[in-house]
Amino acid sequence: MPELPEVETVKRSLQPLLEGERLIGIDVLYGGIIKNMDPQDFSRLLVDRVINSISRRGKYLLFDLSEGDTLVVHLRMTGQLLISNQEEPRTKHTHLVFHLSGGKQLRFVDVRKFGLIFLVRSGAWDQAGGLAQLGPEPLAEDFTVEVLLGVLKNRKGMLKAFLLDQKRIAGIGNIYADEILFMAGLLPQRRIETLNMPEIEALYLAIRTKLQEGVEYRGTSISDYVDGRGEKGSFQERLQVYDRGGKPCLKCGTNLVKSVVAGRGTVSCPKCQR
DNA sequence: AGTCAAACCTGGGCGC
DNA sequence: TGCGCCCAGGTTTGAC
Repeated sequence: MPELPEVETVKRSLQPLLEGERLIGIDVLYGGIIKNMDPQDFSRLLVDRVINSISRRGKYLLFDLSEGDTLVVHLRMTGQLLISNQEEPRTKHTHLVFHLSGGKQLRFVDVRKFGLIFLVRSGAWDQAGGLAQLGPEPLAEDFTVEVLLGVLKNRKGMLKAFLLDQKRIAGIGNIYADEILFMAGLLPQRRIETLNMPEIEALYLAIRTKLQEGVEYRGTSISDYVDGRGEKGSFQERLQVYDRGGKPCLKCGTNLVKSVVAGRGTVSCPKCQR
């Protein structure tokens, strides 16, 4: 389940291997992943382009290409971008293969076929799914308590739904939402409009801390997630609540409660979170 | 504006 | 061992 820390880790693992590489051919094995054009146009447009740089916005990866286009990739739940040698056999669920000038390949693998790929003119982000509507980048330097206060203003509803809404804050998914709420001592179903200033400050600190930790430990490898070299992260070893429903809270020993909030499996501590 | 459910897709875990 | 069933999850879409 790639969220901000996982996508950031994929980006960092791909950068040294891909920046400056030229795309010399593309095999489309499953065209459904390409969302804004047909596979023939996609392949034709990409051939001979150079990958100038790779960046991240929320859970989206942006490959800035020569001649002013950007390849936008969203991994959704099970998508993987992997660097492989030509001779390595293709694993099942390999949907796209980019042949690189250096001799290696970039492969897009996705068991559930939920991943999204767009090829757009750089800057035309409105043509790349939800990319143009993303809220602020929570690990950016300019994401301050005031910015959080601004996006919370006049909003109502459950705190977890807010954290998961990419239009409010970019990059938080189900795992980090639960971890953030536990650290902040706030219940997932807590209503935004009832938060006081110290609680908003705690929420701010938890957002920054948990996402930073996630990046530091190179992401959470619960099911499929690996970086561009196929390496797992280790944040799953540090999870406090996610996937621990019914087990004792690591702070107070109370059994953690599993529920559904905002349509998502959710775990929280009834004693530590209010 | 918020809330909820359905849809997309497949593999893993469960009970029998 | 094998079958059927349900669940997980990010995001969009549509209904209320």
